[in-house]
Formats: sequence, structure tokens, C-alpha cells
Amino acid sequence: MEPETDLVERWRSLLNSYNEVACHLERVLHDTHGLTLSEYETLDRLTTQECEQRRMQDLAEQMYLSQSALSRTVSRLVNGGLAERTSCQADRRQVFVEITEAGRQRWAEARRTHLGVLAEHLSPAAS
Amino acid sequence: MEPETDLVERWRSLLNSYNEVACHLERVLHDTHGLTLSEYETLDRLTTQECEQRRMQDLAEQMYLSQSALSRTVSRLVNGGLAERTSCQADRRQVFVEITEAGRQRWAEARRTHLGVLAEHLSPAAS
DNA sequence: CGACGTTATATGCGTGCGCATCTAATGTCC
DNA sequence: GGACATTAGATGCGCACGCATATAACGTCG
Repeated sequence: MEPETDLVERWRSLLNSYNEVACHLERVLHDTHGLTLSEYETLDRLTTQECEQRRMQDLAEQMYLSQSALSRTVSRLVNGGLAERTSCQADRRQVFVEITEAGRQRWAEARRTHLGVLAEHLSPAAS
Repeated sequence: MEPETDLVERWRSLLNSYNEVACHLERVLHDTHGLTLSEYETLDRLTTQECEQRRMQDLAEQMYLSQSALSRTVSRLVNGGLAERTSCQADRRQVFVEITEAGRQRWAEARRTHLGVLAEHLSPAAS
């Protein structure tokens, strides 16, 4: 049984680490690539998978976002030409999401920035 | 020099841990105590310190919030009767923030809940 | 086939956030 | 003292979020 103070201590530390990185990431990604952190993460999920099409549902499972937030994030990507929605023929409730060429490119550019920020602000694996 | 993949891996893990805990915390604190996570954290800062009065500036340094967000968080606490603002006589630009009795009480109640959520959702100190 | 529950996604709504800016008080230099 | 920079905090604004709900397609059972 872990003492309560340790628990709070660890949470506090997590909170600080997270915010340190997230704030910088959010700002830098936005300023230099016009991307939200969520948008970047979504693109990331869409590239690293080999299969061409992902269902919203699958994306949602892999991400921390609420269903509605994910829906809107994808909408933003679509509006920006970075992704496309395709409706599923077998079950027309479902929606496939596919990254576009522009999306791949944007992601590749942003990835550099992303790594840079991590290297600078993600504290060395002390924990 | 840490490999890039490890860096991303660690960040991804941090992101997931944070969101797992933060989402639950936010929801539970709100539903059972009417508090935002930021509000709880602010109260926490205000109680654990011995000195009666804290300057906004000092609070800001200890927290992850932007200056404007902190200002509004304190406003909400004040509106809810959980804290009070006092202007500093020596330098009338500065503002002191003080927790009220109601604030102490609310914090004490919420602390239980807070610990419970941590115990349940903060993954054991694997990292 | 038709009523009803269920599932997948989109959308209305209110809220907290960060950025930029405003206001007001202090410090500085002549 | 008066002009100007600086500092502490508050506020206008736009945005992404979560919750609740709407919409539409599917499944089921009579």
C-alpha cells in the first residue's frame, strides 16, 4: 500500500511534466505548422498504421480524446485537406478516415518539430 | 543520446497516463464537489502553505496555468466564496489571495475524492 | 414487414484555456 | 516633478474540449 503523499507526489510530477511538454508542443506545432496537438496525434495514428483506412472507432480507441472531440478534429483535418472521410459500404454508419498526400507531407514536416520539442522539454527518463 | 523512438514512446506514455487520470479527476471533482481540476489545485496551493496570503505571482510560479487562466480560476473561487482577494498596500498592483473557511472545508472534502481517483487511475509507479 | 432497441458519428451548448491587449500602479531618468 | 518604460493583474477574443443529444443506419423479435 503506497502512502498517500507518494501518490500525490507522483501525480504532481506527472502533471508538471505533462504541462511543460504539452504547452510547448501545442504552441510550436500551431505556430510553425498550423496544427493542434490532437491534430498532429491523429495524423500520427493515420500514418504509422499500414492499413489504408481507419474507422473513427479505431482511432478513438487509440486516443485520449472524447468521441465528439475526435470527430471535430477529423473535420478540421478534412477541411485543411489533410485527411478524407469515406463512408463504409458494408455498414453505412461507420466512417473511414484516410490521410491524404498533403497530410503525409505536413506530418513529416511537423514530426521534426515534434521531436525537437520532446528532446528539449521532456525531462530525461528520471522517472 | 536517446533514440528518437524512445523519446516518442515516453511522451506517448506520459500523454496516456496524464489523460487517464486527468479526465477522471476533472469529471469526478466537478460532479461531486463542483470544482475544476485547476480550482482544486489552486485551493491545494493555498492550504498547504503556512503563510496566510499569497500573491498571484507566487501562485502562478507554482502552477502550470497561464497568467490569465489563473486570474480567472481565482475569480471563480472568489465568486464561489472559497477564496478572497486582498489588494497589497505596499504595492497596489499586486493582489493577495487568501483561502476562506469554506474553501478549506471544500478542499478537505475534495481531497478524499482526489486521493481515491489517484489510487484508482494513476498506474502504479512502473515508471 | 414494422416497432423498438442499439450502434456510429455529428452537432448544440456551455466552459476553461492561451494569446494579445488593456488598465493601473510603480520605477527610472532627465 | 513629468515623460516613458516596466510590472501585476484583468479582460476581449477565438478555440478545442466534454457532455448531452440528435441523426441515421443497423439488428432483433413479434
